[in-house]
Amino acid sequence: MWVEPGLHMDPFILSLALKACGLALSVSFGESLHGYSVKTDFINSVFVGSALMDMYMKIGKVEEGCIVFNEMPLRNVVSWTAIIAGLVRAGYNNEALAYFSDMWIQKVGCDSYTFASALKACADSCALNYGREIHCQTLKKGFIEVPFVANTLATMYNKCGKLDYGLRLFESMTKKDVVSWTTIIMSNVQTGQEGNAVKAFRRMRETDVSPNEFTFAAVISGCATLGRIEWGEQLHAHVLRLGLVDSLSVANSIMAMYSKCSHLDLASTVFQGLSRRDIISWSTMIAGKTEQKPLVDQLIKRDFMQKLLEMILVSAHSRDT
DNA sequence: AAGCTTGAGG
Repeated sequence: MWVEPGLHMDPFILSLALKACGLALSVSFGESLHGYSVKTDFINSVFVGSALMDMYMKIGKVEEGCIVFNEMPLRNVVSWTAIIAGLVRAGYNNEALAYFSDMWIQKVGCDSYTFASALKACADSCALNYGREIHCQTLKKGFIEVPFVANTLATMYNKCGKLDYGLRLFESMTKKDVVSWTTIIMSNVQTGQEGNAVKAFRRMRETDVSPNEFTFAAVISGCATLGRIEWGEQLHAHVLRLGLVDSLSVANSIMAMYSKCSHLDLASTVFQGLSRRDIISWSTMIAGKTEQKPLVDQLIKRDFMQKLLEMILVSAHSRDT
C-alpha cells in the first residue's frame, strides 16, 4: 500500500482500509493489504487481525478468514463474533456453532452480537435444542431485552416450526421494531396464515414503527394469496408514495400479486417500468404468462426465455471477471 | 475503532 510520505500507517487506518475492501469486495487490494500487514507486524494487532479476517469472510474467502483467525495471537469478543457471523453468512452453520462452543469453553464473554449470530446459526440449521440453550443464556444475561436478539430468537423458533413460541416471544417484546413486525408477518405468510399476516400489518400501522421494503414485500405476497387485489392496490400506492418501488423485492412482490390476481397487464406495466430486473422479476413474469393459453402469449413467453438466458449468461460472465 | 437480526417465485 502506498502511503503519503510524512504520514505513517497505524492499526486504526489499516483496519478501516480492510473494512473498505470487504465492502467493495476488492479481493486484490485486500490481499496486498494482508501482505503489508504481515510485513509490518500490524497483523498482530487485534483490530487489524479481526478486520482482515472479516474482510476475507465478506468477500467469500472463508478458508482464508479462518486461517487468519486461527493464527491471531490475541482475540477478543469482536474477533470471535466476526468469525461466527461470517461462517453463518456463508452457510457454515455447524462450523459457526463449533466456534461458539469453543468460545464458551475458553470463557470469552459473549455479548448481544455474539448471541444474535449464534442464534441465526441455529435458525438456519434448525438446531432447536442448541437454540433453546442459548435462549436460556440470553435470559440469564438480560440480552433478551435487546431487540435484535429477541428478533433472531423468534426467527429461530419460527424456522424450527415452533410458531407458538415465536408468537409468544413477539407478544412479550416491549420494544417491537420493524424487524420484529416483519418477522411475524413473514412467518404467517410462510405458514399459510395470510389473514393473520394482514392483521399484524394493520396492528403495526397503529404503532409509530414504519414498515420497510421487507415488510411490504411480505404483506403484499400475503394479499396476493388471499386474492385481495384491492388491498394490494392500496399497498402499491403506499409503496409508491414512500419511494420503496426501487426495491426489487417490493416490485417483484407487486408483480406477483397482480399476476396471481389475473391482472397480467398491471404486472407487465410494473415490469416494464423497472430500471433493473433480477431472476425473480423474470421468473415471476414467465410464470404469469405461462398461465395464459393463447399462442400469442406463448410467443411472448419465448421472447422472455431468450432474455432470461441472456441475463444468466451476462451474470455468469461477470462472476468470472 | 470493529462484530448483529427480517428476504421474493416455482
